[in-house]
Amino acid sequence: MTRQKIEIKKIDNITARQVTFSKRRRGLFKKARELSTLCDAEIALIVFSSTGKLFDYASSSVQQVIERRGTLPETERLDHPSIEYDRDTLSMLSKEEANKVRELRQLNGEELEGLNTNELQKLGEQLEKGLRRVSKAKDELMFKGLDELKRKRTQLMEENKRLKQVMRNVAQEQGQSSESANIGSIFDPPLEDDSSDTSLRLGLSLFK
Amino acid sequence: MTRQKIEIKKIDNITARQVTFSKRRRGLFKKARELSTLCDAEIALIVFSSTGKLFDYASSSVQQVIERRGTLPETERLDHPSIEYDRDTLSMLSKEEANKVRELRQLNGEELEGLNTNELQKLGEQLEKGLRRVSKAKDELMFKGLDELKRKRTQLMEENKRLKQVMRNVAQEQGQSSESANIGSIFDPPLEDDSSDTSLRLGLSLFK
DNA sequence: AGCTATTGATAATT
DNA sequence: TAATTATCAATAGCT
Repeated sequence: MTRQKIEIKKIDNITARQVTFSKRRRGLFKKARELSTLCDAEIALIVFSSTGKLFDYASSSVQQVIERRGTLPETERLDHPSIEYDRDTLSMLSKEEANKVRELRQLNGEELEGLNTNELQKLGEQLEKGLRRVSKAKDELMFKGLDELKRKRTQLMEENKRLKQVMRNVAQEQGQSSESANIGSIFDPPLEDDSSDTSLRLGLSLFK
Repeated sequence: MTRQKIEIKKIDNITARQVTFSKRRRGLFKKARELSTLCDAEIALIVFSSTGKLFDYASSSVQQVIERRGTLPETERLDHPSIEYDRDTLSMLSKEEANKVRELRQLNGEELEGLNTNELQKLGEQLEKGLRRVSKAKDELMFKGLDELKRKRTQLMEENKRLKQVMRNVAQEQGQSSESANIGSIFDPPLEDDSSDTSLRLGLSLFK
């Protein structure tokens, strides 16, 4: 489609494939958004990359579109969508946020007079609120990940300690063996302490 | 997108809207097919026209894609905001962000007429950009913290390994001592493996 | 990641 | 509707 026309077949080179995936995925999602906006269509788009990563978009919500599709018996839909609750606050938030940004963009030109000052202010407030919520939700996700790592580290430190204790026992019990020098060298470089977490915590607090 | 550039907002004229819907729908589905073929992606696309008519496409089957999505933990179902690059400093970012929010607030009432549409749109764009930058800066901070933790964990695991090796040597060397049972019990509960990081990485990648 | 030369998509028109 | 075509948008190949 550009510098040179390409054939529509699987791209062999992995790097090239990933690059193309990124570019075209963005393009596809943009087109979906545009179609939804321009023509008042309800759209859901689900994409799994070849590496298994999920990307999705929906003009309303993916779940809603799926359900709507499921309610069409007259057509060829013979499958039943698994109904689940989408209490994914974060996705709602970012979607809400995206909507606000879109609204803001559309303030261009002739649409200005259509909005009174009140609506405009509300828009600003909503955006601000959305921003805070997205930040918060993101933090929570991050912290979940951090907690996982921390737990694992604690686990390791405990096992480490146990190992060392046992070794001390062994060393003591058997007196000076050929291994004792080795053991000493292991105890020498004490593990750096926990203080590094502080900077992380401080950094995060910037965003509240 | 041609003879004349159009604004992305709902097309009022019904006929024009339907024509555009047909054209763009075809284009969208084509893009979806191409992405799937070129990049080996699994895709489902569901579109309801404003008149309620259903159009769908899936590289495999809609149901299959929906189910695959359903098997993911909700944290992996978030929308992926496309984040652009920017290497501003953190302090500058939050300051800039704050300014944008303040500006937005000031759009209230009497200040409206002072802003032309161009300025208004620019404001929206800036806010959006600021949002992305804050997100990115925050991520970088988070990752720095994560890297620190990971490094520490690696350190621990290595020391742990060394300890175990030494203990095996000792145990082997001295044969069955009274401690050997103890040592065995330590080896028994193997440390949980690294797989948990996967979910962490996935979760974080959502914001990148 | 950015940059352009090209191809591709499509708005207006017939 | 369907086809045409003048423009705008997307993106393949490079760096």
